[in-house]
Amino acid sequence: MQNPSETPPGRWERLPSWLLTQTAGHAHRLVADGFSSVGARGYHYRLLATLDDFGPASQATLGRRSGIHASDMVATINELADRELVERAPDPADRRRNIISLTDAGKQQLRRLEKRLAERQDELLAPLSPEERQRLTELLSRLLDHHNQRTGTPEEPWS
Amino acid sequence: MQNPSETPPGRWERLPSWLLTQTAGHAHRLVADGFSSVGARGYHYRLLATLDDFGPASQATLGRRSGIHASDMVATINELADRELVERAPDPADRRRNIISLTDAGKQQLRRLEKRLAERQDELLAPLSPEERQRLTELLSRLLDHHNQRTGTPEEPWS
DNA sequence: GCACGATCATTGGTGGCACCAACGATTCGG
DNA sequence: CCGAATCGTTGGTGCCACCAATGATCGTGC
Repeated sequence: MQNPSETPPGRWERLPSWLLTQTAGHAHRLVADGFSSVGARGYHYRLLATLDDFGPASQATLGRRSGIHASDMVATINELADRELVERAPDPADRRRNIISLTDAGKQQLRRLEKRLAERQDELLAPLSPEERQRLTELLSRLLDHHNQRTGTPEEPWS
Repeated sequence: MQNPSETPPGRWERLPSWLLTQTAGHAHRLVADGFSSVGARGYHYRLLATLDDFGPASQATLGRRSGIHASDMVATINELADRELVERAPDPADRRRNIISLTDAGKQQLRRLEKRLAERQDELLAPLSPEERQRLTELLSRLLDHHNQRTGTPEEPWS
């Protein structure tokens, strides 16, 4: 947010939504810096982690599992495939699909990202005691679950 | 985040940074929807509120007070001035400056935005008890203060 | 009194994330 | 077998937060 050398508390400064978006901004900056130190960004991590968790899959499936939109998935895979962290192969059983899989270099990269990520969690929560960290994550989880339920994220209700 | 009908907890799903950015996403969506229902967005509210709090000022000053970057300030003021919510007049005492001031229509709009904003805070915190809301905002404030201190926001240290 | 450095408004970019609409190709279901 | 659904892809949108550069104007130090 730049350099507000003249910041007596704007009237919005203590609103929950502001506190949330601002701390999230710091969190995002911390994590993104960690990722970018190895030439990656959030989508890359999410895709690599999803592949590692569930194994090779089509782009559409990966999109559903990782929460990355199909149209963003294309670019993400392109970027990872260019660096050979991921492999894109046609599915012989369904010619509409590509099967994406993790390469060894991709697994290595994932481990690097995981390490950076963990470090940054600690930086993020630095001013809080272990009990406070616990309470914060619990409260945030409750909020998130509530709003995820309300807003889509149907978790296969109709299947 | 679209419609992840196939979302068994990604390994990152309980990380503090994830909880934070996701809940912030919901918070932002809620507030932005409220704002857009009267044709505004976050920058508009912040600018109007800053003008209301401190009175007319130059664009540079407004930028410092509201945390909006100078280059974004131009567009924001253009948009508000087009709708006559704000007035841009040359400063006779310094021809580099424009003096921006709130019109009556602008004040009205601000009141509308404030109302929407308050409603959305409540929606955002719906699943939490009053005490829990209190604890959450306290924890977030601590986090935010810590990181604001670390990252710029010098609050006029050298003057 | 004047040159130099700072400040101001403005333009035109960048990046990350999350979306949407539309398309051709392919597959599936009735 | 035909229409509906799915898949990958392209090329947009919006919001927020930045950066660099430019021409005008101001203020200060000498």
